[in-house]
Amino acid sequence: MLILESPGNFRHRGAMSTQPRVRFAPSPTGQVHIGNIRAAIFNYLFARSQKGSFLLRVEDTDLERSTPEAIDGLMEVLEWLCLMPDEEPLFQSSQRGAHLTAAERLIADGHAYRHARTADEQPAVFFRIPCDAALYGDRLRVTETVEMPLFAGETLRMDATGISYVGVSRKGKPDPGASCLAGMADGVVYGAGDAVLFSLKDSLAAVLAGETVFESAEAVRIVFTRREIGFEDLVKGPLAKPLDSMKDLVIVRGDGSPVFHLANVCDDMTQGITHIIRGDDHVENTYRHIPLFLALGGTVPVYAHLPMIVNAQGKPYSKRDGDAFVGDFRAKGYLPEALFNYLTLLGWSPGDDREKMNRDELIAAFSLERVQRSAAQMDLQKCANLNGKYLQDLPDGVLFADVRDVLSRTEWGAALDEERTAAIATLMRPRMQTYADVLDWRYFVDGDFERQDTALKRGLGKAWQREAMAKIADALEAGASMDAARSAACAALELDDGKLNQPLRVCLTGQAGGPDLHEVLALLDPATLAARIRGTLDLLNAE
RNA sequence: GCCCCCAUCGUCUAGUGGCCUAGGACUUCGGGUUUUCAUCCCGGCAACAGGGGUUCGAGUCCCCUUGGGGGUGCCA
Repeated sequence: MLILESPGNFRHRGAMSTQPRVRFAPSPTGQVHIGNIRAAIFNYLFARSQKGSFLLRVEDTDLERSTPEAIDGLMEVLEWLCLMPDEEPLFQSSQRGAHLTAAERLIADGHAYRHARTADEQPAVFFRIPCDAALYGDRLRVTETVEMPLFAGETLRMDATGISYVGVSRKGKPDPGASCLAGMADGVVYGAGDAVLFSLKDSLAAVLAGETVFESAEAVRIVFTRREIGFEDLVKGPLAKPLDSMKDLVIVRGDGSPVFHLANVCDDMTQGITHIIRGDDHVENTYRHIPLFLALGGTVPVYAHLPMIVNAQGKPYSKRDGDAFVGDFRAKGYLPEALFNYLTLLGWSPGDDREKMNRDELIAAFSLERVQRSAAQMDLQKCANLNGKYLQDLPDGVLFADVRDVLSRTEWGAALDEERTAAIATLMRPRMQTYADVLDWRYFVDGDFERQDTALKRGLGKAWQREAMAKIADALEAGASMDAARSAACAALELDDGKLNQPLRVCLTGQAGGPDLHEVLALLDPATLAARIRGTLDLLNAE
């Protein structure tokens, strides 16, 4: 009888081998950007939806710009949005030794070489895009035979570092170009009269070894088989790029410091990353990183490139753009779950009409296949609107505490007691979008609130409106109730009930809108009403 | 210049050849309830970039043009 492993064990092993590992890899230079954090969110959502791990790597190798403050800011933001990584973060700066070892190994394996482009430069380490098709497997595809005309009299050079040439542009002008050796590995150079000047195919080994250098100004054309490197992007579908449009790249600088490409790939290998989900400004890098993974003996991860988030002008966010830092949203009174939700909706949708979705719903609905291919623009109004919906659903206790917190930072609201805060917040909640709205609530506290020009114009622009307000103030001062005072004024001026509500609102709140006036009145100190009306009228008279 | 990518209302999006006289959301406008204001409810305006194909049939597939973005760094 066949004895199977215990089902538990078996399942566990299966899960281990397919468990995705993703990472968020920001460089901590300055504040965390909305675009960056969106990448983190999508990584997180993917990890959770696939029962995988969400890791953090701090790419802090730019010691000039990477500051401890920036790292703190990063962690704060991740915590605020509940995006904490599942394992200890890896600091890239700690991996320098590993990076350099990897570079040495690449050199030893013939995948990299030391080279100085000019005499006064320190030699750097260049990664050689591999020529050997076998290394790429099905990632390399032959597309066509290219016959490239060369500009007469210009020099063509082939050496261990690649090929430089001057082609002919569509307009017949000289068009300088360069390619890695892999791009034209079977190239044949022809001179005048179809004479073969050089065959790279036949001499490739010698050229790679640096034993042969071909240089000529007599070359007329070069013929080679175009090969392109491709991969299946989970968002964008099949993507490919011709090797002859690529050049060998520096992986260790002349000063001995590892370059992003090397560090990034090495770290992905040491962290065991299976899926790389990042902004689509990285697609070009992918064509170079794949050969690097291959040359390093690593497993090439699966890629998914997210579209960019652009600013109100439709341009990619730059460091200069305001409105783009995650910390600002926190300061402006956004709820983390609302911002999180809104950001998932930028470049992604669940496929149905749902918009307000909690984290579990988002995890359940998320898939990279549904990510948009084109850039998305942030709509602050829609974001605020969604935040408002989250505010409506907040338990009273949480809302009140948050409101008190905002109030505590104002000079006028710090002393407001709990009961009154709760009453005001309850009244105001349905119209709230962000906690920044609380800053407009001063009229509940004292008379030093801001009077909006448009409101003054609308509510008190006419003479009869001001006249009526003066009458109400008179009556109030004579001891009448607000109801009585207003009724009397309406009667005296032969106005319909309610005609005076708007002017009154403006006098008492400085705003044209707000909750039901009676409810506002109920929260105001009756003793100060007349004074507020007088104050507003005086303000108008003074102008 | 060369290489790569992208393209539905102002914005975020649904749409994977017939269910599309293109749906939802935000914004905006109008209406209803309302002694005012707002929440709310109802309704309107508003898009397949342009041109060619393929097909009985195209927003959906192909090509070109235009526009936008990215890359082409000893930046990340």
